[in-house]
Amino acid sequence: MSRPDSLIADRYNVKDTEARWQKVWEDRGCFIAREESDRPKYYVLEMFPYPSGRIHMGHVRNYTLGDVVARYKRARGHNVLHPMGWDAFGLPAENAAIQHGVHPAKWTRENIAAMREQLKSMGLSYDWAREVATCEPDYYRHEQKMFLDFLKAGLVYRKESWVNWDPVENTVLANEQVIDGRGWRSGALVEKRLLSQWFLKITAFAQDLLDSLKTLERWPERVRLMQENWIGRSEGARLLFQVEGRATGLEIFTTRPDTLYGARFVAIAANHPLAAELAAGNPALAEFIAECNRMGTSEAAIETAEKKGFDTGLKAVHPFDPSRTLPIHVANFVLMDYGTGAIFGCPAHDQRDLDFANKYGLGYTQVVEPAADREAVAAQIAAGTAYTGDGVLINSAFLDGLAVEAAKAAAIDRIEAEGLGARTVNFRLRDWGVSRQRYWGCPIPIIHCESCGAVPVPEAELPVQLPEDVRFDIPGNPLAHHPTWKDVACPVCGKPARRETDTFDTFFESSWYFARYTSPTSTTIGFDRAAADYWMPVDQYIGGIEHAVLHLLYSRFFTRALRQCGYLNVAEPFAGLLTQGMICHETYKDEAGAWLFPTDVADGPDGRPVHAVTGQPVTVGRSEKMSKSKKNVVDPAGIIDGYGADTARLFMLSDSPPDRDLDWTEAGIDGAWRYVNRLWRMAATADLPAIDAPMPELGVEAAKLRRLVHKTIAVVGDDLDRFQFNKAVAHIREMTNALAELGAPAVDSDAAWVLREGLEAAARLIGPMMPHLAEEMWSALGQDSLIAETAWPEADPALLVEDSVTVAVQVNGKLRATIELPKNAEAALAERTALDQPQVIAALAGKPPRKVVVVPNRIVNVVA
RNA sequence: GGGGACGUGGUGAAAUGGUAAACACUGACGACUUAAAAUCGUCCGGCUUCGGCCUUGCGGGUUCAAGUCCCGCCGUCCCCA
Repeated sequence: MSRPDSLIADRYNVKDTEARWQKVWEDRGCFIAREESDRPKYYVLEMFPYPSGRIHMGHVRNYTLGDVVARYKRARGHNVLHPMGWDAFGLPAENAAIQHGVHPAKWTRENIAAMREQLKSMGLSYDWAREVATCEPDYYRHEQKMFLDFLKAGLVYRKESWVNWDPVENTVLANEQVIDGRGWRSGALVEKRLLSQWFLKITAFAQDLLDSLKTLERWPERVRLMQENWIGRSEGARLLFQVEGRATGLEIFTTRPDTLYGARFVAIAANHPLAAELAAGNPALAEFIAECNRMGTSEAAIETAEKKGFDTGLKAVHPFDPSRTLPIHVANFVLMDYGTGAIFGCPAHDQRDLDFANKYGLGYTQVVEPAADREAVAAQIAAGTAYTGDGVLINSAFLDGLAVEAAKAAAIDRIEAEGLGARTVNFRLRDWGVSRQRYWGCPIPIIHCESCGAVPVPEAELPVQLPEDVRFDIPGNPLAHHPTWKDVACPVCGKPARRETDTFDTFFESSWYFARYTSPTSTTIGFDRAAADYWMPVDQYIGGIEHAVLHLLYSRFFTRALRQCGYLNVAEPFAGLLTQGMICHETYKDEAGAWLFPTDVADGPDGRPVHAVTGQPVTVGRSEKMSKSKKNVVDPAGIIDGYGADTARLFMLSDSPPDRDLDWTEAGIDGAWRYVNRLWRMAATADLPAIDAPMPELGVEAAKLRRLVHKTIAVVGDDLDRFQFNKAVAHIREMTNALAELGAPAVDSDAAWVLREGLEAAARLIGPMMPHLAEEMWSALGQDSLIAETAWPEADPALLVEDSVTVAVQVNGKLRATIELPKNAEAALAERTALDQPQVIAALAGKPPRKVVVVPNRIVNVVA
């Protein structure tokens, strides 16, 4: 049986509608950004994706958030820049080449094309004319120039360095890419190797990067805190210990110079030059050092490993008391990169030192004593727990009686006075090693010459292009075994020389792409200076919390380095930052314990989940971040195909605040879909007065509803200003629920007039969130303009103030009644009305109130 | 081990120190339908003698008033180790 036409027309044709409006926006160039404008600029940016080939739910959330901001700011009269591009270098392209024989360039470009189409189906308001792909020479040539300029400015150096080597990926990993001693992607146990590496001097800006965090008021507090911890500023001293029987002393770094008299040993890193020297004549020590090198270099790996040491037999002389000597150990918990690679151990007041001293029988001396619980603290140390709290110095000669902070100052004063060392600020932050032994990255523009050393590629010869004819069937870096590419003449002496075959860390590209968007076709310095000055900084940056430290810190550094080299005029690239939460989903396993996709799971006959095909029982695990490995993923393409982009966008925005994790549920997407249809039906089927019909005399109900419409306009604006999208959705739903209760009023009634005003407001308010539906509603309401080009609605201030308010009446803080009072009623009237309430009289039981607190327009609290 | 965030119905969540649970999801019941879907309507924190009483992880405190502020626990998550 065929359905009547009215029922068919009852459904929103999402596919046709969304495609149609996308074409209208594109044809009209609604989202093209221009520099010349008398409106205030607003640069909104989402973290650009790696072109894996398909978008995932995290992208959908990220780009929906950005698009709401972009469309909202446009409607609010800003000149908006909202670009998109591709973080196109990286390992997956090479892995694809190795596994499937497809060239990384081809693989990447095809993925970009596929993902671009998927993003376009979301109806995002990007200026696609500004699209960039970092793997293209017209992009990466500029960062080669930047690198050479940084080199000239002294911000780049090359050094032999111990690195984390991932034996599976055949590459160097940054410390932060090593998690629990394993490569972040491969999961392979990381080894240490010594390699020549290029470094960017991020530490030159350490203090400024730290201090300027205070100015980033629109960043989440926790991201600032994480960066602060990462930079890790500590104040202390460097001082020289003499070593018995040797001419050269040993320089150590300490943050606790006050505890010098508690020193029981000196420990040096396995990579310390002294250790290497001693190991030459000591096979057992050499073996110990080799063992240390098998550990990762990360601090976490070192901390979790058992504390081990090797007594060198050498003795250090105590700098304040030459009659005392301290054994020098090589220890696996001392880092060569931190401070000087040597420490003194004060077991009583440092847990690591105490563990070490107890293990090797080195003893301890307590030198800090708290004001209270003296015996307890002494006993605690004896039992193996160091005391790190405040107190007064004991057993410490000239420091005795001083508090810890005063003692630190006094100790450093004496160290400086005696020429033993100096006050030092130390940072945990280390310079950024940018060399990667990889093909699919930006070539480092350097030529190695036997006579001239590392020589910059002359600027006229930039870009150094990646050769396309490379082989991936040999392990290691394809650039290194390319037959001819690396053979060049030295630019200085002309003799045969060799190109640098390492490429940049891919964080290099993402450290300046935001500037490239301001003028993506500029052929000069990577961007047009005037355009960058106009658009920068990014007003609102949106992305995942996982980039809280690395990408964001590198970008902050890079921008400073660019400024120092005269490229642009800002220090901070991102004035505002919003970090979105993860998308989570339930996990499913079959009886054998194998992960199942949500699409593999169906409801069984008894309502329990079963495998959709085999009917086997399925166990449902807790909701976790969507990941391919656990198969708890939902493909956005299928959702957009079935429900449309607006439904997916609405689901992303409603229910949870943007920075919180979001649970993807079928029920949730169905609920969003129902609301999309409901809104559409309301606009498409309403019988309304003409657009320009004058407002009739409004009855009480219609006037009340009209006030709600205007209040909603005001509050949704506030919600969006604060990125409280879930509340904006709730407030719009409240309004449309009230409009729906009108049913189908007569076309010439006051209710129908308010309904038109309300539906027009609804279309405009949902514009940033559900742009296709908004246009469709707007058009169904008889408008021939575009929501995308329509200003944000204005609430009539006169309608925002109520003439009467509901005031709560409490007795001893418990609610007893509510009363209606004129707005701003006098306290005396409020008090009198409250005391007249029967429930209040009953609660007082005849006794006079002791006190009455009146908060105007809010509450009356009667204290009995 | 250090630092931080969070803890509210069956679920996601609201609540400038001032009426806790807005807005949804799930569920139940009803209307329409031959039936189902869709849609619409009603109910949905707990207890209740139907007057009310209790309820924001636990225990204290500040306040006329605490989910919100302070202190101490417990738990979860994140970062650093």
